[in-house]
Amino acid sequence: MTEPRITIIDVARAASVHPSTVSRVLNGRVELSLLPETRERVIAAAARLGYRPSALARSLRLRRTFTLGMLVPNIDNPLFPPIIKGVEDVAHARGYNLILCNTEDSSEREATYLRVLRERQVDGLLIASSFMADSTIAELRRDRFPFVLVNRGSRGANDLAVLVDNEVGVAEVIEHLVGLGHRRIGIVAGPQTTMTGQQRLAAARASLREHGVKLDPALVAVAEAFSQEAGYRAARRLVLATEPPTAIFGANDLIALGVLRAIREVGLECPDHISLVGFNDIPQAEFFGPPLTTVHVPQRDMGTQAATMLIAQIEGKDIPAPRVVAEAHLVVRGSTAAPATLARTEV
Amino acid sequence: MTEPRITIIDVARAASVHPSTVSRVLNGRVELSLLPETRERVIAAAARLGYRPSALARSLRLRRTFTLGMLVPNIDNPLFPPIIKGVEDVAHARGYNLILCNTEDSSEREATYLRVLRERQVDGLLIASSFMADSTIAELRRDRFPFVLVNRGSRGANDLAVLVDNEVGVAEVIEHLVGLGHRRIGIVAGPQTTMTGQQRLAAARASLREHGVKLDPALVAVAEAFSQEAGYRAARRLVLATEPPTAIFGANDLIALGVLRAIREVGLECPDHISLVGFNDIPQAEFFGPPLTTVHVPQRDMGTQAATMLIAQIEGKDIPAPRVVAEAHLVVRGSTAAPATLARTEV
DNA sequence: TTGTACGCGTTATCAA
DNA sequence: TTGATAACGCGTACAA
Repeated sequence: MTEPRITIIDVARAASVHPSTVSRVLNGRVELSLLPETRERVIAAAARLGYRPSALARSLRLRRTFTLGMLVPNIDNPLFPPIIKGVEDVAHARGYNLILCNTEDSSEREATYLRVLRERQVDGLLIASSFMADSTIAELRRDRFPFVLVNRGSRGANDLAVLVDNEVGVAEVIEHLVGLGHRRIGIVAGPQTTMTGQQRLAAARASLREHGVKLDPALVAVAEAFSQEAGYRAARRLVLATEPPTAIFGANDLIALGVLRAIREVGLECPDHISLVGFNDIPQAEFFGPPLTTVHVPQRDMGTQAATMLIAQIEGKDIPAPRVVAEAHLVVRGSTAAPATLARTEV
Repeated sequence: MTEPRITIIDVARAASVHPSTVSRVLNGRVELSLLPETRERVIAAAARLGYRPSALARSLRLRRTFTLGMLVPNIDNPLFPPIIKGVEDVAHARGYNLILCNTEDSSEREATYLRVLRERQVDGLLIASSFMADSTIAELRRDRFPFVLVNRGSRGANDLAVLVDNEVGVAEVIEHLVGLGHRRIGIVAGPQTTMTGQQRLAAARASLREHGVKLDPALVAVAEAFSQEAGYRAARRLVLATEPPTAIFGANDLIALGVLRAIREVGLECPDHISLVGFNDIPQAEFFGPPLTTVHVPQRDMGTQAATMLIAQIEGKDIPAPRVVAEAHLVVRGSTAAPATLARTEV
C-alpha cells in the first residue's frame, strides 16, 4: 500500500557499491579518499532515486539529533516572537533545528513538553517558560542536560540564563514617574508565582522607598498572568479606588494594555487622568493610543545570546558561560506618562 | 565520560524479565494478558531507574514520529501566534508534537526547512508560508505526503487548505469606505508574489469597479512584505502624492501600521485627514491609536481546523477534507475610518 | 504468559 | 579505496 522508503541500501544497489560507501560519499569528510568516479556514481544514483536520508536513523546512530527544544510560556505575548527569531537564526546557522513548545502558562503542559522533548532526544533546551519549578531545573542540571534559561532565572542556575535587568528597568520607571511629580503610584504586578513577577514588584517597592514615596497597599494589584485580560481584571480595583492613582506601572506591556482598558472603562483617559508605563517594549508599543512609555529590552539579542550559550554547552566548548544580563532602559513615548499635575487637576 | 543511557534492557535486567516484556508492559494494550505482578515489577524498575523511552528508536521502528511540522512565514506577524496556538491545541490533544519553523519570508529558508522536516520524518505538514512554489506543493501531493495549507492557497491543492475569504472581506472594506463618501481610495497591497497579496488587490480593484469608483494608479502601492516596514516604505509615495487619498486600505494590519506612520510623518493625522483600514484583526488592533478598523478573521479556529484536517489525513480516516473557508468580516473601530468629508475639509 | 529473533536506516570500525 | 559487521533502542510476529 504505502510505498517503501528509499534507503541507503537502494542507492547502494543502484550504484553497485556497498551501503557504507554510500554513507561515506554522502556525508564523509573530504579527506576520506574516495575514487572520484565512485563518488559520482553514488551521487547520481541518489539523485535519480530521490533519496532522502532518515534523520531518525542517523540520530539514533550518532546519539545526536541536532535539534534544540524551546519552551515558551505564551507565544501570543509579542515579547517572545523576536526572541524566538533570534534563537532560530543562530540555531539555523549552526545546523540545528528548533522544536518550539507553547506551554500556555500551564505548569502541567510544561512538564509534559519537557518530558516529550527529552524523549525526543533534543540536544539542548531553551527555557523561557516561567512556571517551571526550580527543582525541575535543578534536576536538569544534575543530569548534566544542556539548557539555558531565557527571560527568567532560577536559584542555582543563573549562570545559565539570559536575564533582563529588572532592577534597573523598574528603577528607571519609578524615577521617571516620581520625576513627573507623581506620588500616588499604582502597580499592577505580574503573577507572583514567577520570578519576573516577583522581581519587578520588589524592585518597584524598593525604588519607591528610595524616593521617599509611600506605596498605598490599596494601589497594588497582582495580575494572574502576563496578559491583557489578567491586567484588565487586576486593574479594575485600582481605577475604582476612592482615591485612584495618578500613575500606574504595569509589569509588562500586555498588562499595561489591560490597565488601559480598565482606565477607559471608568471614563478616565490616559494620560490625562492617569499616566501609564509598561515593560518590554513589544513591537507595536509605539503604535498604541497613546504610544506606550515602556522599558525596552533587546529581545532578538536575548535569543541569539541564549542559543549561542546553549550550543557552546552542547558542543562541549565549555566556554564558562557568564551570567548574561540584557540591558533594559526606559523609552519615554509621547504622552502615556504625563506630569502628575495634569492628572491631579483633571480628575 | 558521558553516562550511558538507561534503556529498555536495563529495566528488563532490573525487573528480571525480557526486554520485550518491558515494552509490552510500558505500551502494550490492555488485552495483552500480562501477569499483574510482572507488570508491577517492570513499572517499579522503570521508575526506580528513571527510564525514559527513546522516541527516536520508537519512531524508527514504528515508522511514525507523532510529530507535525509547521512552516510560518514570520512569527513576528501577530496573525500567526493565535493560529499556531490553535494547531498546538489540537496536536497536543491528539498526541502529536509540533516542530515550528519560521521561514522569515525567504523561499530559500522555506526549501531548507521543508527538506529538514521531511528528513526528520514528520508525519505531516502545516504550511502557512506563502512563498512556496506551487510546484513544490504539487510534489508533496504527488508523494502523497500529508499536508494542509493555512492562510494561503495553491492551484490544485485548495481542497487541502484553510483559507480566508479575501473576496468577502475586502468587499466589506471597500463598501464601508465608499459608504463613508470616499472616492479617492488608496491601496497598499501585499507582495504580489503571494497569493494572498494578489487576491486582496484583485478583490479591491473588482469591488471598487462595482461601486463605480475609479482607482487612480498613482494611489496603488505594493509592499514588499506583509510587514510594518514594508508598508511604511510603500505608503510614502501615496501620502506624498499631489492629491493624496482620503482613505487607504492596507493589505494587512502590519502594513496598515506602516501606512499610519507614513501618514503621520508628513504631518497628517488619521482619521482626520486620511482614513485607514487593515486586514486580519491582530490581537492588539483595538488598542492602536486610533483603534484600527480591520477585517476580522478567526485565527485560532483556522489553526484548529487545519490541524484536524491534517491529522485526519495522517491517520487515514480519509474524511474527504472539504475546502475550508474561514469567514472574514469587517470590524469598524472608532475612528480610523471616518467620513470622507472630514478628510476633505481638513486637508 | 513470556522469551526469541529480527528489522527499522544509519554510521563507525575493522578488515581486506 | 572499499566491503563487511555491529550497534544505536525499540516493537512485534512467532515460538515456546
